[in-house]
Amino acid sequence: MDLPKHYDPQAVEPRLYERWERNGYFHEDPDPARPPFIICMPPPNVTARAHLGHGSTYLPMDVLTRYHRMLGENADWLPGVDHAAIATEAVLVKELARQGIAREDLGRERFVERAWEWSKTYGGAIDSQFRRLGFGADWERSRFTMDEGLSAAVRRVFVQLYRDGLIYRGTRLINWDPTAKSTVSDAELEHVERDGTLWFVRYPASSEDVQAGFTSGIIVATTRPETILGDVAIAVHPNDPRFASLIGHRVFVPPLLDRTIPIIADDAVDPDFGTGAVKVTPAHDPTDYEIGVRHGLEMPSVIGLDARITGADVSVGGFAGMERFDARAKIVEDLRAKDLLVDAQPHRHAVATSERSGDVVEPLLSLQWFVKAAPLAAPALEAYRSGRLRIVPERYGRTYAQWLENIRDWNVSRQIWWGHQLPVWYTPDGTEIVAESEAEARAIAQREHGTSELTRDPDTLDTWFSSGIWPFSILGWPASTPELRCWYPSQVLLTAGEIIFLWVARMVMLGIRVMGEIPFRDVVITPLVFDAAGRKMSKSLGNVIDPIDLAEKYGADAFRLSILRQMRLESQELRYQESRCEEARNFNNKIWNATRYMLALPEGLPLPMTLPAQSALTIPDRWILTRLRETVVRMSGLLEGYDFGNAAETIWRFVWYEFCDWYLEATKAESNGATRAAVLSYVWNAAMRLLHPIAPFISEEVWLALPHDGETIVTANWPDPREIPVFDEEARSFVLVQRVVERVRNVRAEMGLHPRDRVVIDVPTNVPEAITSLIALLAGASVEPSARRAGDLEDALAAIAAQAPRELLAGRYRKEADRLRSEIERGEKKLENQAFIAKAAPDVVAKEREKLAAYRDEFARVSAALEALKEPA
RNA sequence: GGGCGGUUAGCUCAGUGGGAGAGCGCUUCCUUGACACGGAAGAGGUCAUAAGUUCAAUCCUUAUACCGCCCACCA
Repeated sequence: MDLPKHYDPQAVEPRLYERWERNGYFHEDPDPARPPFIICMPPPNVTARAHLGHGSTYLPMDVLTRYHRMLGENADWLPGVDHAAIATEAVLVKELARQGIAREDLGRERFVERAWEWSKTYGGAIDSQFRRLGFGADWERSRFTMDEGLSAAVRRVFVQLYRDGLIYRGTRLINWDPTAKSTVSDAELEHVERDGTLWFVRYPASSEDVQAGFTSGIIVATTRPETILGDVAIAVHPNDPRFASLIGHRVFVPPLLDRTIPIIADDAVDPDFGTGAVKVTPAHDPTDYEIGVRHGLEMPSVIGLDARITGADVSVGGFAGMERFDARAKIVEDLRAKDLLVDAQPHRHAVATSERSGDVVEPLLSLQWFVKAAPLAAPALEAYRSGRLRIVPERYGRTYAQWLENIRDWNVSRQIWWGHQLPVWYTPDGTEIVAESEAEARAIAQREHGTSELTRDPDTLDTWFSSGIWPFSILGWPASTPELRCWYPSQVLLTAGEIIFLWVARMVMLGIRVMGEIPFRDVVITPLVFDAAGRKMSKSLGNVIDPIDLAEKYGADAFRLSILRQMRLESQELRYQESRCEEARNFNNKIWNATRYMLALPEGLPLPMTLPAQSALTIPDRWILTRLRETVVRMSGLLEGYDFGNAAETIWRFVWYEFCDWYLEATKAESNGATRAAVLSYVWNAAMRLLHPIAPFISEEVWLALPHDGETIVTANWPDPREIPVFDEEARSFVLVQRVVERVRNVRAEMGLHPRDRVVIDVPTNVPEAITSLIALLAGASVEPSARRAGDLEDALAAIAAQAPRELLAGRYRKEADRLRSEIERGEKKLENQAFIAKAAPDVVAKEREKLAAYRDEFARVSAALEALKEPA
């Protein structure tokens, strides 16, 4: 066997992945005979590239799927891609702009054609990146949210919800993104803290009120003076004594002063903010809109879809046509000129911006389509409260619940072209007809309205509408496919916390509504990835790390280990350090070299299925087998509990610090020759299977290089702990041996001895030969039976009479004795404390006594050793 | 403004009501029959601060400070 000294992931990983995929190891068909384990991959945007965040959310999906596949379950990871309406359209519009073409010049049909072309050419690039990272998704089943089947499912759900009265069209205040030229839903807003100004504006009293004695007018504070043009009232709190007498009076709207508005009372006003009086602009502010509805006020729009001032509903003087922020400046200027600006204070406040474009969102009135949220939210909330839907970590459940409790209707129509066009048609008189196809719409129009002249609604659906039905649409719904019957609902959804509302809650709502059942049992929220300094990764900061680069540099396995080992169940962030990749690469190299060593053993490795007769097993054999079994049990528990960090850490420690550092070294003794090959083969094979979900490539490469049964580790069985023998007593002995060996090494290091210098250890006579020789091997020492003492290993620990200078050893023993003395004092003080004896749990007291006894024992041994040093050699 | 999380070794983070841990980094030694992408030994911490509960607090409670996340219609 002539393996290179360094493991080379670049030579291994692409080759293995190609083989896995070619042989269909990731592909599954529904099999009702086995328990299903299905994960629906959150479809990445068609525009997306792999980033570190995929490490923390997608990697665990791969780990779980691989683990459950090895358990023999009907496991499948269902991938796909999202058409990402606004994001994709933005990319295309930008590209067209570079060629000097506007979207409208191209026309809808050609634009959509281009979008398809684009998504086929550049889209889905992330799939090959995912493959490079070793993601074992069932690519044959990959779906696209715009493909034919999914589009049909979208239309079916829309029509169904409409007919059930859960989708309606209406004029409501919506969020308008002037850059994207489309509405965005509440969940897609980002409130950004910005420094602004709070302007105090005087609204002069109306002429008749001046005659009536009310002359001062009223002062209000605003951050958005441009909306003054659309004011229809001034609101004050009903219980505010300052304004009680003013209610019902009228004031002029500045700066034009060409109309008057009433002063009204409304509970929504906070008397402590600003002047306690607020201007009401129902067409451009959510709170004002509600006040407007309550008081039956007019709702004139003054800002149009182009983000410019419009005078369509109300006179706006010379401001008509001005851009909104220019208008703001001009109005402030005018107010000042007319002496209506009382004050201007710096003011930090949250501004609603569009998550996608970053532009300041303009609330405005518009005729749009909405999903009625309350009836859908109630069962989704109930599913969580009853415990049928479990959210991990638990605290995110409260976030989920809170959102559903305060949910508002969901605006689903978008004014862009790339996406699912609404299945809505209008007759010439404007009657809406909702149907799954144009033919169906025509039939309805003909039958019910006697017309065949229809115009289709140009709007498209919010991207999250199609992703909201993802868990069943990809299984073939509405057809009753075997996939749908076996694989819905799925077992677990893993996702980032930022889309609990956008995606998770909506899948639950739509899943319950359409399928009658929640789409998944567990929701696992994974941490966000930041740089080592805790900053978000961003291009402008220049701290973005590309996982593909890491995979090229260190290997995909190393990247996976670097992320997984850092994951903590309760943590909401993961501070990533590239040095973790280096560590992991070293770990892989360690595995590689341990394998090289085993394969070079003269006796050769047997197949791993059977162990030697128990009587033949050495103490190290028994220890490593015991540890293997404990590791299997622990790994399984951690993976079931979604604790990926500790799972990765567990196998890491087992492989490196137990198997390589101790067991492998222990097998270098001649006396182990009889059993070691069999035990090595057995344990290493199992260790590779435990490692496989986490580091699939190296585990496969090693597994294939070792004697093995089967064609791939991908479908090999997860080790069964019941088949692994346990030897608790010998395992404990080995731990003692480790302690003795460490003690000897320590003394040796302090003496500055060269490894080739042997030291003599004086071991009590009744320690078995098997153990003394083991100590001799691992400590690089000669072991001599003590003529003076009988005793056990514990005694040996305290009596390492090495060839050390007496002063050095004596110093060491004194230090040890000091430590023990303080421990003994602490214990004695505790046990003398009557309150402790009386009130502490009995087992705690007992344990404390045991500890004290042990310390006294050890103290005696150390003292004896110290005494012995004084005797002549 | 409301809710939530964090504060433990230089860095990134585990952890537990009763003896402070890991990895990296650092210091020293070592090419010993796989591995220097390695092995061995070691230094390094008033567990953010204050009060409280308890026989006992790094751990539980409360408050404070700082960092972060989410939500939100104080214009």
